[in-house]
Amino acid sequence: MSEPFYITTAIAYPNGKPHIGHAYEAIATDAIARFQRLNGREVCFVTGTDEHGLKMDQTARGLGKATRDLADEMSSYFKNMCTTLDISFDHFCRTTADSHHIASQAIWKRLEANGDLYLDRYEGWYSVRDEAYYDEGELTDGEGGQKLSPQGTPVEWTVEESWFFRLSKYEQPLLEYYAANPGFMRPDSRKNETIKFVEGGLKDLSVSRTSFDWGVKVPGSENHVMYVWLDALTAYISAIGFPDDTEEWRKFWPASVHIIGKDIVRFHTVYWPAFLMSARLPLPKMVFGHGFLLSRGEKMSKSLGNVVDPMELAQLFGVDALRYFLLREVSFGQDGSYSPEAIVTRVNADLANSFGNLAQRTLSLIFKNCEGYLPRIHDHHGDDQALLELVGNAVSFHIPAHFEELAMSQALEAWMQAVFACNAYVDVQAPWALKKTDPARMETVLATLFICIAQLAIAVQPIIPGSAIKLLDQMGVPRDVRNFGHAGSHWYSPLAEGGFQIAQPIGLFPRLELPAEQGASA
RNA sequence: GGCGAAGUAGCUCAGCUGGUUAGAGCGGUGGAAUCAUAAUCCAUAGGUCGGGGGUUCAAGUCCCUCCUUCGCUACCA
Repeated sequence: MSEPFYITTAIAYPNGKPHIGHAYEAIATDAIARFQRLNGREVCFVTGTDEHGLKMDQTARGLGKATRDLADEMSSYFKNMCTTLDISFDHFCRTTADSHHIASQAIWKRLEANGDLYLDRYEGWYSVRDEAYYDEGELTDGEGGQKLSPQGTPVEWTVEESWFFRLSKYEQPLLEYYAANPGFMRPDSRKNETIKFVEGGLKDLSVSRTSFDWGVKVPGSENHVMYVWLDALTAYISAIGFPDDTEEWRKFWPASVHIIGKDIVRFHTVYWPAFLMSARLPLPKMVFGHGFLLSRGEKMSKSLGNVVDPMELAQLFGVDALRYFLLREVSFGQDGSYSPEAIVTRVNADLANSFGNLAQRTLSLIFKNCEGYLPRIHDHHGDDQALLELVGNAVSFHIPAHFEELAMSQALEAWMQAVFACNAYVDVQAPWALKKTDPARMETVLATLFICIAQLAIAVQPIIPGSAIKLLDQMGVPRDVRNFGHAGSHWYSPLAEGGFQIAQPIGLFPRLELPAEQGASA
């Protein structure tokens, strides 16, 4: 019986085209989803776009477009990015979908039925230009006694009618939930921040707006639209059928993990659980806040001009190279640094030189010396056993254990250790020399390597699915053993005895070169 | 200001609940090999583990303090 596994990325706000951070999150989440599938779990993977809110409306207006058209266009960029990057989502949700509006209104009614919504006035110093409220203390005095926001824009005392959510009521329940579920928030640093924040006291939350209408209408108050976060978070349940009692809903909620950026941890660890408690729905099992990608150690920003287009990187270096780099180089949960040099160095060292070359040299030897037929295993040498054991342990024990902990970089480190062991084995055994001195021994060595390489390819599928599958195809490894449960089973002999023959091997991990012109124009 | 994270070899980083000569990858250096994507393998490079103090038989690993960087939060009436 496989336990269902429901994983989501954050639902991206498509106010601009996707940047490397969106790609990173999607890739990391995809790797986890793929791992769980290969580990025998029934997986549901949801990603999508959160398209409501004032900013979308304003952006559209600025471009002279209908908001809906802009949302369609921007959302498509995100979906295309996922397709390009081999993101294996099951649902790409859009908050503008009718079904999502229905779900949002349904959860609203649940909050209301629970007595957690009330109509009040939201008042404060409001900057029309910033579209934001400020505290008295944040303001400065401008000319003629005009109050100014921290951004230097004029503010006015504004009163707006708003629905409020009794967040304060959930202060204790949340703290109790955190205490009872230590694994709910990860990494720990984010957990501490959240707990401190809640302990500091929660104020009721304004959950509707009347100043614009690009959103989900509040049931019974048609001049209000729902607060974007209430609407956006609901996407995690509307995507799998809520409020209908669908099979998917029953199977997959509560989510196993929400993968999000560290900047939106609070929305997922405070507001979202509170909404769910109020709605009498189970809470997600884990919220993981990953770090940011820095460009050469610096924050990416439009003004610095160092914003990276993930599609360009994928085009330049290859999808799998990009995926491998991000998951190997960045410790999941921490910030990471990116640069073209780092990608080239890492990918060449690990994928091209170590693993790619290992596969290529082994398959070439089999192709040339065995006419492409898989060599027989004659007798087991101690060295063979040792290598098989080492690789076997990595593939069926260490690597999955790290994946399970969402420690992709460590999973890959363990993977590389096994790759190194294979290369060392090749050099010691020197099958090219055995060809004349002891052909039977050569066959055993090549067979041993073939088995190990196949297992390594199986284990790395979550990270670099495209090339791993191509390699496994070249090697004729049966589909039903391409997972963590069966990688170590005895599939080799049947494959060899079945007369499988490899073709001239094709290199799958080309060496990368640094693009010649980098940042030439200022 | 409060809370928290980080500061380890040239570079990027591992080092769990304290315990033999502080680890890996990349780079550098010296060998070996030539099957393979000029890829691989072996050996090596002598870092006061940010500074100082303390606890302990023993601290990178605990406590205090200071410095630097970063995050969250508060305040600047």
